[in-house]
Amino acid sequence: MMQTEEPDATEINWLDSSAGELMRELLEDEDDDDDDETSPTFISHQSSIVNKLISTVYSGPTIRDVESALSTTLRAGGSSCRCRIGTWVSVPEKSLGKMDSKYTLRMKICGNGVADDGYKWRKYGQKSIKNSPNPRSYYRCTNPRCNAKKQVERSLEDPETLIVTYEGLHLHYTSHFLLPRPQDLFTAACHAAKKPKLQSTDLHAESPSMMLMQQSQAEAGRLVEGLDQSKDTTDDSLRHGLNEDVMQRSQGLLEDIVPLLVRKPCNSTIYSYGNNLLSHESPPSSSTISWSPSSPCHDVGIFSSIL
DNA sequence: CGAGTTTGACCCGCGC
DNA sequence: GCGCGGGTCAAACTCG
Repeated sequence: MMQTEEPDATEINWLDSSAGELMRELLEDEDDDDDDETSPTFISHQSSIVNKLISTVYSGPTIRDVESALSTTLRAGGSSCRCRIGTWVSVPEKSLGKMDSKYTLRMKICGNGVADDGYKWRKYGQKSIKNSPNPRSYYRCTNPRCNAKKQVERSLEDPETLIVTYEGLHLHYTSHFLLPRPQDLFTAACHAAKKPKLQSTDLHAESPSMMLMQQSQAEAGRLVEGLDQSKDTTDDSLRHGLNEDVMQRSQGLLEDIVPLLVRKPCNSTIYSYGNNLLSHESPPSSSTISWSPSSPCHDVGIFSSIL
């Protein structure tokens, strides 16, 4: 079961130590009597600091992170990098050059044999592949406005390993990972600021994304609390900026590039914080994503820039 | 009855 | 041009 206690130091040790410095800078601004606290410059500066703070709270990947990782990988000739959540994304070599949205994952099948990546797929074809005893299945996202597709076939070497090739971008959120509205998230953040202990069980944190969102909510709450304490009349635009930023970073910019499975391989979640591995509930039947050295794919550690 | 799956047919690109 | 293989279509079927 999830702990209902507020995350202790070991649980949030992934937070960049620069957060403290940023917070000090923020508070020093409050103490600086020379500043006009209503001036746009002051508000802009504080917003910038808050945004930086949130960046340290949720240090998850952004599009730039992915682009950086990809370019780094290309320059390094495909050297492998460790992802933050302990997963690998393999991109076919030919895809890297074109930078299209096609990429391949290898994953162990779940206990029920279905690798749920959070999206809803409709099977539109199956084809037996030459020199392969295993047929390849073709899936299309059920969302009519979404052109995302995927191909699933069993690995030749390991029948329990699925080779999933994703193509196209999802133009929507995952079906079972519905994010709260921005105002709800901000309400939650304010709520968290008033509650000394995070009620994790209310949010059913089962995925890294949800955990990040919770952490972001909790940290946003602390930020709001800190702002409220240091400044009675916190600027609405600052709150709004905080709200938007928390929302954006919580849902993650990889939503349309890396499927949820990459971030939430079924029930198995392995976090890699430096040399420490924090593993959540991992039932024997859970699926994992792995990388095969024999795969003719480049290995892209999409989160490598954060480590 | 609607949504999803199955499966044979068809289309198209590529190599010879 | 032809054959092969991969990808897609669509009618029939299944299931809840």
